[in-house]
Amino acid sequence: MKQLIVKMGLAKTEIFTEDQNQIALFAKVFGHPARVAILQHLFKIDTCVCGDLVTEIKLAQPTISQHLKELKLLGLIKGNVEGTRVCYCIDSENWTTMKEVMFQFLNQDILEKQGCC
Amino acid sequence: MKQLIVKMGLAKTEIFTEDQNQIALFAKVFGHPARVAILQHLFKIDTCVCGDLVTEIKLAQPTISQHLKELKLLGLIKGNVEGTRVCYCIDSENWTTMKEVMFQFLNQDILEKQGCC
DNA sequence: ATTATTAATCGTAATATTGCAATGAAACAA
DNA sequence: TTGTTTCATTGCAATATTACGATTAATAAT
Repeated sequence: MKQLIVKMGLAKTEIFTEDQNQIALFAKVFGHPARVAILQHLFKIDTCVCGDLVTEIKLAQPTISQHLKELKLLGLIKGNVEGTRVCYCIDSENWTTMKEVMFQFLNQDILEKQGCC
Repeated sequence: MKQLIVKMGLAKTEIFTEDQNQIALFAKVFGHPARVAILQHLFKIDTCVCGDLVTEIKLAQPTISQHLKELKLLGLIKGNVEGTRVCYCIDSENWTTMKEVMFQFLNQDILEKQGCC
């Protein structure tokens, strides 16, 4: 009667390649419409966003703050303290790096299939 | 004493645009390394994959089956029954559509910022 | 008919994510 | 100092995700 310790509800990252985990990490952060909306707003606005996000997106301030934290953790955005305000903007260098990783994944060529499909 | 019914642990998709929800849906499915690995394998192999996936990826058969289901639900892969086996392959048409949506999001131009960042 | 193979489904447990009220911290304004 | 603004953090509840054992369903092989 073996005692098996199995982690569940948790991605087994150790059985995948660095590349696969990297892609999944980036994709995961885009996997919520609020974070997509935040990033789109940061791109749209000509300057850094200082607090507009809570009025722009109809979510409570702690919720927005949490999403910003995740984007910052991945390095996709930067935050600058300006008095009582914090200004956020895209980290262009890291965004480009992320883009290269995602493009390589999404742009895989579809070979001619033989048979079933 | 107001009775507030608040949904939690659930994305409030209704406050976002179709586009934002669409991007998030696609990204979400790539947000797990197993699904990334499955897709990469489907691209790599010259023909349809019939059951190799469980030996290729070190996860239990029901787990792989579940991931395949999600990929199929989004239309990114197709499954053909072949006797006792099921052959999977990329749905190239839908993959291209997805790519266009994701590219438009990822390829946003970074404007020159004034000031803080 | 019986058995083997393959993959889907069900049930369940562990963990993660989402969201917000309440609170805290830091800078500014009076 | 005392308030005000702005954002982060904490704590918690609801829901989602991940994983797998057990089972089922369908076909193939004997």
